[in-house]
Amino acid sequence: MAAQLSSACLPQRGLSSDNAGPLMTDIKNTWARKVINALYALATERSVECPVEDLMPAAETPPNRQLGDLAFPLFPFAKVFRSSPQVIAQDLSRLLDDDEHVSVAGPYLNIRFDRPAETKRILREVNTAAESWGRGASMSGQRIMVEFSCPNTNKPLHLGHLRNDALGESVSRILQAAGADVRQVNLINNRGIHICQSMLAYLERGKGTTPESAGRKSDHFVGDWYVEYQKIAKDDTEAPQRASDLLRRWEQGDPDVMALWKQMNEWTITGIDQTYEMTDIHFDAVYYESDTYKSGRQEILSGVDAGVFYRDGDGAVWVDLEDADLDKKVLLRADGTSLYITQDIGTAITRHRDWEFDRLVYVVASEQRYHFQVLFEVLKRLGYAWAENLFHLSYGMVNLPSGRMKSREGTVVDADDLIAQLMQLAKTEIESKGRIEDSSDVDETSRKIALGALHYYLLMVNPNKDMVFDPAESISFTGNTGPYLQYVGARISSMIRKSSQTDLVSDSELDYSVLELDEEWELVRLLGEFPRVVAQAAAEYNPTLIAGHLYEVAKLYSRYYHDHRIVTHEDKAVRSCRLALSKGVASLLRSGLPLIAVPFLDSM
RNA sequence: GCGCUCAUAGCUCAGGGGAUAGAGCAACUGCCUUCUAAGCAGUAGGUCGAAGGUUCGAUUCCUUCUGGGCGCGCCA
Repeated sequence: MAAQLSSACLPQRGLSSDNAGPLMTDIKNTWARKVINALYALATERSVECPVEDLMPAAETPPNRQLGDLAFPLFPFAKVFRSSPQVIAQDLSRLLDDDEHVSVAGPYLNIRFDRPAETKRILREVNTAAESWGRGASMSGQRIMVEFSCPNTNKPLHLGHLRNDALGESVSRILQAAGADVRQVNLINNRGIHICQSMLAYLERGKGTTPESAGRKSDHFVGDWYVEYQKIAKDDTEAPQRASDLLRRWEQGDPDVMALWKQMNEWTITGIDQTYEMTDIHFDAVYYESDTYKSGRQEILSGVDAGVFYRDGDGAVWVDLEDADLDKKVLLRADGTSLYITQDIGTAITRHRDWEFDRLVYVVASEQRYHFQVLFEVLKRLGYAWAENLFHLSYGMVNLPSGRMKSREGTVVDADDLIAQLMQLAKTEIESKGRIEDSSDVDETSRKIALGALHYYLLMVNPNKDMVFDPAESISFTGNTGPYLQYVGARISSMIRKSSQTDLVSDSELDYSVLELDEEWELVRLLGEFPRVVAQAAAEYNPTLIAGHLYEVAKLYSRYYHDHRIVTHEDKAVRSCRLALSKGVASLLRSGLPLIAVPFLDSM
């Protein structure tokens, strides 16, 4: 826990070996220090008291590169110095006495970096780090558990789960890239009335059939019986009672019911695991609610003893959270049976015993915000210090262009169907471009393109916002999409492969001063910024930042690639340096795309 | 009703206390004898939901309002 506190930025911090990365941050800090010192000098010169550091605004990037690479707005100092920001800028420029790098534009003091020197520094770093470019240590020493997916066992995954899975997998990878020790966990909701409903329908109408005999993916097979139950219950008012009976028999451990429950859960989980495999989602540990749902009970009872909870007349256990601006909540029924929150309390404590995390991130839809506020508060009142570091990564609903997904109207988009549809479209596209021969495995390439389309679309939107998922747009191969980013990566990779037949300057002798174009410098800057973007994305649990940065680089590179010769440039020094820059961009994509759960492709 | 959350181009979304607010899609127009055209470029499209406030400066922060979403079960 001390690790993140000690990482507070001191301007003079050098490049330590365990934190090689934020090159741009270093040079910015160096300049900020120079400007601060100049401001102090100016204060002395004018005999005024000025708390420079307090007033100093964050350095920013000028709107265009002609102005420079770094800008210091001087408005805040006008009052203390009793002169206009314009005049202050002029004075600072004089004091800094560095016309090569410093310029004044109205109220801004602008800094121009030494391009060849920075280019050399950054491209060396990037190309040394290669596909691990951007990885840092901003979260090193942190043990972070990430819970996500958490499917029910009565039906297959749908589009909403895919957003959850993409967020959970991506955030986990980002935290890992920031140096954290990450454990990805799932919680299978395998008990309760929903699974009993599937069981009931199966018992009454499908006994003896199996996914194999029905020729159906096993989770869909179970889901079919859940749908069938809805049909039964529609005109049989006693169906809910029969489902409840099944649940009671399950709780009593009736061997027949248990056997069926195990069988149907196995079918569902096997099917869902296949979906995880298709979507490159993985877990380090899987918890089952049937194992954990009773474990919260003891904790709650000890909370009663400790006086943090109380019993009502019926014997149910309550917590009064009104002093924390929350309500009174029941934690345990009078008959001692568990509620949703009972189970979550037990699960959290069990997990911390299993693996002592510093933080636990729950990736769960925003509709459960209140639930998590209560859960966190309850755990705090039970005296668990780690409860201060629980975080609900809440995400908004996924809607369709036609409106909300509604199970009653059958508009829920099934995960497997969607993936199959995307894969088919990708395959058609590969065929129509005549690129079958370039792909060693067309089906696998199609799958990766489908994943690129899906995950990028889901992650380019800020997690906390509701979003509209347009299947047609997501699989589009033009515009701001996953396949576009993959395509840029594949094109560079192809070029790099071909460059082996080209006469080049050896890496150690590269002189980057031949990279004179503004686009080249801009690309280098963006490459240099990536470690900071990763660190920020980790700190905010926000993959959108990575998606945006990668797209910006890819788009800029595409234009550069279109407008200028790279490995076919006639000048050996130029083509060598441009290739090194291109390799840097490839490294960025190779490192960055997996952070948003988009596979990098060498060819497509 | 109370609470949380969102509101930026026709549509889908980025951005974010500072110098002319950005992409993609859709529309129109150019560019393949050239490193993968799954591409690149151009045109057009915005009082950043409204009103106050804080500030040298607000689209960004605060308050209120309006509109959408979600929540307010001894359901999960």
